[in-house]
Amino acid sequence: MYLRAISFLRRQGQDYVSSRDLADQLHLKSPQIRKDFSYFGAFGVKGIGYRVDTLIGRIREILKLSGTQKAALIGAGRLGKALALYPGFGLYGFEIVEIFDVSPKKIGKKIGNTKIQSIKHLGNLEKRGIRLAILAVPAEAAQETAERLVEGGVRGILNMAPCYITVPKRVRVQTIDIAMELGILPYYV
Amino acid sequence: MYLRAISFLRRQGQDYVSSRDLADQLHLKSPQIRKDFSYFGAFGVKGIGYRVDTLIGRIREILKLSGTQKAALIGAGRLGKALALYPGFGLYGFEIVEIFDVSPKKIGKKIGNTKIQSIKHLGNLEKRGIRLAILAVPAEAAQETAERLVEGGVRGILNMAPCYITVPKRVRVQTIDIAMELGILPYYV
DNA sequence: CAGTGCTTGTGTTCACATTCACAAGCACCA
DNA sequence: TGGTGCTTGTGAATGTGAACACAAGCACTG
Repeated sequence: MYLRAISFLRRQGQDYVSSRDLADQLHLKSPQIRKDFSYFGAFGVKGIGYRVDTLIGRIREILKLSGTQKAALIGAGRLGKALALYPGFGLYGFEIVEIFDVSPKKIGKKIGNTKIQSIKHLGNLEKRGIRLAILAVPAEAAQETAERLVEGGVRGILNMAPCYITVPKRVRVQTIDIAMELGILPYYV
Repeated sequence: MYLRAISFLRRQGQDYVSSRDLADQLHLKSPQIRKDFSYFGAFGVKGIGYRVDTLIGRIREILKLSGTQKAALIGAGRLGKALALYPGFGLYGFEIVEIFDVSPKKIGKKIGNTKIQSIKHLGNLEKRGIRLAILAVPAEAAQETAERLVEGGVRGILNMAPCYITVPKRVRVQTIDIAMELGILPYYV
């Protein structure tokens, strides 16, 4: 969250930012931000604020986002296609290098510059330098596909299906349930 | 989250569920679940568990998800199209009844059964019974579009753009930043 | 109908994150 | 060079949510 906000400031040409400014923008209190940044290792300047470049570098370092991260996309449906061509991954240095699907009709076709492969070729992702996967398959297929990803050596899964998936402890899953997020809104409205 | 998990159990024909079973499935501790359900108003049966139908009804009631909720979709790009046809909204009773876009090339065309309208016709959403909007426009346009939605009487916005948007207090925003969720993974991997 | 096994509901404890408050420090200015 | 204004970094106070432990209660069995 900080990385996104501060990258935005850099694009606007800002060199320094104070905890107060960031707090206002992110709807947080300023001591919260100073505490967090102090955990990162202190590098603010009293009277001035934090240097934007330093912050971005440090946060990327902590999140292990330095350099480019290769990712695989599983599922070339409507959502998968949208994700394959989504420009927002660039900010974090992600690149979708392989796309998989079950449907014979889709296999062999291209999305952007990437050819859709059969899901049978999921093995050995690790040896191809891929540790992350985006799972954009129907909920019914999510668990099974996740297991094949784990076999293939994937260490992190971004699950777009509206269900929990169970994986070994060494694998991290982050689930985005779009409908659920929408479902939160009526309560407050 | 509970609603999703318990709806799944109902589809499987399960009548009762214990806090322990739910805890295992959701990777939570059982007292957590009992505490939450007790806040909803106690209706479990000792020795048996909670009645699935009762739970679903009560949670839907609390979240104000009873009946059907109309929603507007703004942005008919790749992501917008995927969302318009996304089947997952049904579980929560959502229905996307109107779609808007700026591009003259898209206006007039249909996604599914819904015609794409010009973004100029955003006003009066409230009078058409629409209180929720899904914002699937580029980050640069998100703030401006959100303001027009608020003018149109929208009370809740699901923001798919990777940025914060500022709205009056009476309006609730829920942001999904897909790339950011992916950005969390390398830290743990 | 007493005993057993399982489950709820909740008072208490515990851990942790947020917020407050303030000393310390930098920059700018007269 | 001393004064002013702003900002950081952090110990202490506060608030909050999760975990524990256990009494109470239901169902089934012999």
